[in-house]
Amino acid sequence: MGRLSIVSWVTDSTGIGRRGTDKRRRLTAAAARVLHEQGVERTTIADIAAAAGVPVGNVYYYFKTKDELVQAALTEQTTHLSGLTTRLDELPDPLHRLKGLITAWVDQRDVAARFGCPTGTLAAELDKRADGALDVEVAGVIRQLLDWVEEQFRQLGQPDPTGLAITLVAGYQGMSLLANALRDPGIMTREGGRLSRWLDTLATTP
Amino acid sequence: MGRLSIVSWVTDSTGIGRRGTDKRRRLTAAAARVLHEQGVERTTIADIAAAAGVPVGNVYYYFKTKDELVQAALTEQTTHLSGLTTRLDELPDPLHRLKGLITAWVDQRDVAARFGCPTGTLAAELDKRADGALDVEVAGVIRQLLDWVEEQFRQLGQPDPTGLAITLVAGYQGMSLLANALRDPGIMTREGGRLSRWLDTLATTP
DNA sequence: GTCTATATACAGATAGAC
DNA sequence: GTCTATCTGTATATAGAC
Repeated sequence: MGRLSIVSWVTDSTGIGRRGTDKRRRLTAAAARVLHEQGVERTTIADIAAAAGVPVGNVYYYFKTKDELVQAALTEQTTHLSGLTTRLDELPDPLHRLKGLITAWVDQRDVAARFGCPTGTLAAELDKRADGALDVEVAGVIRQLLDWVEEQFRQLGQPDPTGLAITLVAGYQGMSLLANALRDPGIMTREGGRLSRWLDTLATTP
Repeated sequence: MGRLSIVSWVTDSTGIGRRGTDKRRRLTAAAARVLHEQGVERTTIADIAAAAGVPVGNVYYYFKTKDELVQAALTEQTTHLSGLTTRLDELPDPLHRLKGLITAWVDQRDVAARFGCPTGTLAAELDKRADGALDVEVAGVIRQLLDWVEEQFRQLGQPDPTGLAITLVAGYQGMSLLANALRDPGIMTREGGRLSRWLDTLATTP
């Protein structure tokens, strides 16, 4: 992505160093939350502006298009995920780290039952668009999760870490979708427990 | 659902017996396909009309609102699922029936990789709407699948058929979502194989 | 940097001629 | 039953005053 000048990248691209960064942050946080709750198509700029406490007409100063707000929400998800895995990385062994991930998922059961997985629902919606404008970005967030999980399985000495990572993440996406569709947080709890026991059988069967 | 008169139900409610039923059927089939491919929000009445080869202005004669077209697509999914399970029910034992279901899922891998599971993506999208107008209906389709799967596990003499059904269907939804987000049909094949082997371990561990 | 007014566009739905 | 014209609403985005 065109790095003609390091200076221009540092000062412009991320918005760091600009005045009014506070509103930009509030808009980003609001976008992440509202887009998760209402979906991309049903969310208007006005919705996000209201949630951020920013006047409607002022939004376009920070984000030129609606897609830039969606992009910002995706970046927010990456940041959030990085924070989680960084904390988990402090745990001594890979098995505990993976179980910690599952615990984090189950802790969000009420949100998942109401709105689904933030990344999963966003991916499903964006993949319906004719212009695959943000497809790479959503896939990137999912890959970020898959890569981290895969690394844990690798450290556990498992033969097929890639496949196991997909199984675990698919299990999460599936239980989130069912919990959401049936409005039942208990599905998250029960399936989370099942995934955790599945990890145990893997670890004790070398 | 109000059965004040059996006669009125037979003649009105389903549209059977009306003239012009051919166009109605074409519109229903087109709605199911286009809504799956583009999602509800991005699909216009004109899109469905064009796909059905029906003049745009004529649609409202058959469906008073857009939601009625979505409803029709959901009914189409129920019908399709009933057809599948009816065929599977002819297989001798429950284990083969469940494996047949998985085979049917994997056979659809290319569609799943491009557009996701028809029911799952529709459920995720409808659950974002403020008015939960069609929530019960989508949940109904998923429950129809869960109930059939649960019955197979019950016939296998499994201790927790409800939980196992949720695990299997969640596995399907999860692998469909990942296959879609990463545009990789191979995920359907590999995860389908894993689910099939999982069924084997259940059956041989009484 | 902030905000109002508005241009532009398109979708859902209806009225009514045929 | 079929189709055209149109009403109505709403959303993105921009121009430009402050």
